[in-house]
Amino acid sequence: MPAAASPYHHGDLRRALLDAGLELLNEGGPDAVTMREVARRAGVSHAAPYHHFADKAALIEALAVWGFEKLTAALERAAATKGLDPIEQFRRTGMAYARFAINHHELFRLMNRPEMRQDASIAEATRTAYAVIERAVVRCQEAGIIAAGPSEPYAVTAWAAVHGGVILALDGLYTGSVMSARKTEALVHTITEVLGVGLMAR
Amino acid sequence: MPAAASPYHHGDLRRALLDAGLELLNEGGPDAVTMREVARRAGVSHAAPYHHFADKAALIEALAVWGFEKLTAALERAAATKGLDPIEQFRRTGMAYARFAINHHELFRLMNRPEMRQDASIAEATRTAYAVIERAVVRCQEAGIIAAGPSEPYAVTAWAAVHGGVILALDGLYTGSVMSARKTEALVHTITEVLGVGLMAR
DNA sequence: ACACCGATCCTGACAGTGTCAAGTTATGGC
DNA sequence: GCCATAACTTGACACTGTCAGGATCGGTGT
Repeated sequence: MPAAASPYHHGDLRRALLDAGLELLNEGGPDAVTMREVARRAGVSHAAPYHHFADKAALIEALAVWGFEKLTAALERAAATKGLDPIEQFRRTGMAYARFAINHHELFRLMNRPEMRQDASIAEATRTAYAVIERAVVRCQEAGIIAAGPSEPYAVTAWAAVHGGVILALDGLYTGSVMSARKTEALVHTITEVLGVGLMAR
Repeated sequence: MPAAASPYHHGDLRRALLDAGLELLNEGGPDAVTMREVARRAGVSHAAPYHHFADKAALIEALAVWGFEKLTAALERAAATKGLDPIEQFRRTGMAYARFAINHHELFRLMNRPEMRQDASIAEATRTAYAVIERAVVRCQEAGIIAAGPSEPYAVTAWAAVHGGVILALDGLYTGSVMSARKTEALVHTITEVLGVGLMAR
């Protein structure tokens, strides 16, 4: 068994480093997650992390991958709620997206960094997340609620609006300071409402 | 007169530092703009910048302020084009927003950082920018193109959609890698079209 | 004309960072 | 039980932001 008390071989350093990284991220933003502090919190020497992550970037990428997995799971859970008309299901998916961003604010911002696009698994996870949105649009089209034709324009617009709304709120662009979780949720709710009404075929 | 050849007193160091900062930002992203390198490019010692900026953060804030001024100017220019139906004017404003983000990619990202919200002039500039959008919505409402009532929900949704679209494209979330200027513009064009049709009162 | 004062700039230093190279120690497979 | 190898440590280097203490210049008052 992996003994946790061993002073030399940690047992599961990789996990411990990621945990510490996430902790630091939530405490003090991305600049606070530093290779040496992460090591310190895990109780190892300052160079130990390099046996598990090639880079500081690699550590951060691993955090982002983890985040995308959680996001995708949350989206799929929301999109799968049965017994609702498609447009409501669509809106719930959007709200799940927003809620994830709210509850994992710093991580969400990290995931969206352009330098994260390198990693293949991240790109894959992003595509998966988008696919969930697009599927929700297609369902609406099949039900005749949204105009037929290519689903992409509607899906991107919806994604952009929700994503943008969350960012405007959480980065403080809208009100001048970081918006509270409740207000952010209300804002995105409004956005999905306007979108829902606006996109419906007349 | 301010002699530019003086080896000691620079003449307009502040401007030179900002120029260097912008250069570095465009060359290598935000991490590349470093206090010492900025000083190096301006041809002064590594501590000289501290006579013009209290902080590294202050330097970056100054860059963001400059960016917001340019943004607001561009938006107002677009919103003021006469002889167009209000909805077209509305879309042009959105496109101007997108074009600014495309042409000043790194700066745009900098401006949106949450830590920028501290600065009062930045908050002011953000409000001004949003006001331009809202005014465009009101004009559409007055023309009976968008349903009457509070303009805010429509304005935020539009802002969010355009802002989000630009970010999805420029940060590479949509296609897996940073999107080209032309494609980004096309994407936002699509978004404004969907929005334009969607928001029109039936 | 001249002294002087404040703004501007420089040098040197400190703590902290990412990262590599070279040793040390424990663990799993034979 | 041995030993290759993975996990970890120590020490170093170059770089960063930032401060303290001097050096130098430009304009102001007399």
